[in-house]
Amino acid sequence: MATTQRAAVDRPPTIHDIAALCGVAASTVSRALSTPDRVNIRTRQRIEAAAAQLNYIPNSQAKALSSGRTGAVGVLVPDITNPFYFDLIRGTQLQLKAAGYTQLLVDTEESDEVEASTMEQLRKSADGIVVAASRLTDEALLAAAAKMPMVTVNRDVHGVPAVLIDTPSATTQALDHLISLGHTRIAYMAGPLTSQSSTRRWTTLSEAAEERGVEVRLLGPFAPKTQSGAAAADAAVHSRVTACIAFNDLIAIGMLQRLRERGIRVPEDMSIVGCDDIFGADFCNPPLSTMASPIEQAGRVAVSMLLAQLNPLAGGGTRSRSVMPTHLKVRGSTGPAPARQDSLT
Amino acid sequence: MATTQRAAVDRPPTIHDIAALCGVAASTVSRALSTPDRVNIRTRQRIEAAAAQLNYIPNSQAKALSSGRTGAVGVLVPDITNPFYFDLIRGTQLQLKAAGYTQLLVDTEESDEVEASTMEQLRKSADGIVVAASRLTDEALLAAAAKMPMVTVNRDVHGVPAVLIDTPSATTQALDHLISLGHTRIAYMAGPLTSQSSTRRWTTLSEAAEERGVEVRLLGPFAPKTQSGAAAADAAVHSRVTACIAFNDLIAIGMLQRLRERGIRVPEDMSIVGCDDIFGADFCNPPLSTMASPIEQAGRVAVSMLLAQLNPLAGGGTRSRSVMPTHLKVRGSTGPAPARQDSLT
DNA sequence: GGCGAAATGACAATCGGTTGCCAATGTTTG
DNA sequence: CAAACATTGGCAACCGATTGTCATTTCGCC
Repeated sequence: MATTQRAAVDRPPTIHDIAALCGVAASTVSRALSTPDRVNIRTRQRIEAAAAQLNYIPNSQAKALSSGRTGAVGVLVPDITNPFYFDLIRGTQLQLKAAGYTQLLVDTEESDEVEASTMEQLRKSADGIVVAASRLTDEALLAAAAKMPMVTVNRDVHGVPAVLIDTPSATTQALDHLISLGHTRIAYMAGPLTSQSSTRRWTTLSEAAEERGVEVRLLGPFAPKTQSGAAAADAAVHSRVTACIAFNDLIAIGMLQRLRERGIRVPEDMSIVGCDDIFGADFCNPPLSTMASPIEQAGRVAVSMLLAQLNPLAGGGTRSRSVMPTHLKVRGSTGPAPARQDSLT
Repeated sequence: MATTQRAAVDRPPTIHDIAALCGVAASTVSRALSTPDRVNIRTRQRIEAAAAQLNYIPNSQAKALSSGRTGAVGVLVPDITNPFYFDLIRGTQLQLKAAGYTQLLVDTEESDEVEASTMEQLRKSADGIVVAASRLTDEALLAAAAKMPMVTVNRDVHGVPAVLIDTPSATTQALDHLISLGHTRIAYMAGPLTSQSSTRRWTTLSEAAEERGVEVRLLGPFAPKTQSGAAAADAAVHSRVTACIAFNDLIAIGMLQRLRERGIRVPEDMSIVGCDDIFGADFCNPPLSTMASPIEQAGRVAVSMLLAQLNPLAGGGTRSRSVMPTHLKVRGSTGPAPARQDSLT
């Protein structure tokens, strides 16, 4: 069996090996494999058989170089260790694999410079990119989108296709939830200033608060890490609010830890609402009330939108904006407001 | 400013553009950029200036095709959503970026087939691979390692360079910890059968238990997910042990949740020890006693070993095996054994 | 001043495919 | 039966870099 091998040493087989084996030109092999219709079916079958026999695997570099298409899609996230992105990444990976694409995952380290240089780098090694929670300015993003197909996640820039997670509406749900529990002094623990999600959420929240006649303070900004939760918790305590809506679960979980250290009970003394329903939100102490979304699905949708851009075949107009629903998930970190002990300062 | 641009349309600049701009041959440009010593310093500076002016970025595909080196390294993990791999991935990414390499991250979905086909795929698009917790057989791994530079993480196959995490020694620490708390009936909640880590850990554990004259039962196997924790918890309760050492934190955390549901107190009624000290281990309820290791460092070391293999320049002999230390981190999920209520069945 | 060695730059082949173009073949139709 | 057409296969250029070879230049040295 094994000795049936041609003299083809150990080097991976190329289309030339197949061509030699079948007695046709290399270009015919190429066509047989990529444009099957343009080749006699018998020849094609011979070629396919030979390819299978040699265990042929096309060289993606060469393919990319000559055709211009790389068959790869870049996925940029600000921080791989942020659990929020796990499901997103998994979603993109699954959808890409299903379409025969390769995923190039890059952690941009929450840096706009790394993000920009990565995009430049990817310009020739990927057919398109999915950019989650970009730290770039609108202008920079728009310029980058002009150079290569792009879909953003959680970032709304006119002219750039995007998958948006509808946290604003869930934020309102969270606010109503807290109000119904008797809270009137509430804080929003903001995320990074460069995060559009955080800004949008705050806008929605302050408007909704005004309509409802309750006070919502803006505290922060805080880095989206559990470590920042300590500062956030202290700020919340200091500003004497009875409930907090955090930019994300990492901050919220960090707050839970800090409040526990300080002997402040959750939810008896302070209610906390997170956002994203990340891994850990269900088993922290107490379990975190949070705003949940179909993140993995967001990843899939982002990829679908990108691929539609890349292969604008049959389908009608390309959707340029997709909004994922979000809903409040009530767990143990929210409860009735404590009895009023002091007046507003 | 912007109009100073040459007629070079919008297409990314190539070495030919630089060559034309400088009035030299393309090959000279190539040499100037990759073998600076072999080119007149004045010419070189002119070329570098031109490259900077044109904002030249080498085409990695073309580079790979002609030189055979891709400048990329594949990193294969069984499950991206397993927090254990976060720090590992971050470690590899940092070290690779520092060395000017690109990371190709692939989730092999805990499947040996996906793993094998990914390796084949990567054979031409990466210079080497780091394989974490491989699901392949020793033979398959060895064969794959013969075809391309490889470093494994948490998998010891003779002839394949590896970074090993010394959980066995920490397992013994965990056992002593539990014994000192009065536990005599202990269970090991095993991971996947194909996981060598799990097997090694069990071997160490059962030997140590024998030496110490305590009983340690093998329960499982359980999938390394929190969802499996429920089954694991029930199995533990059924077998009437007072303490469990879980294959990893995911299972351990799942057990905590299930035990809480069933009204079994941790650590009063049952002690739980996890492994890996993943994100979440410090804020679950109760905080998990677990075995911690410098995972990010493991990632860096793996990459260093791989790069040493790729560029066997100055350095002496290539290290082929590196063991990362592990220690027990005692938190709230372990405590004194409950008073004996029944005899061994 | 002239010789040889070292330094340098240009040319061309090469990596492994894709693709435009043309020729050869086969088929249908007038 | 021939002409027009459709189908198929092969040649060769090309993608953007690397690299071996060789001619030329430069420089040092006797």
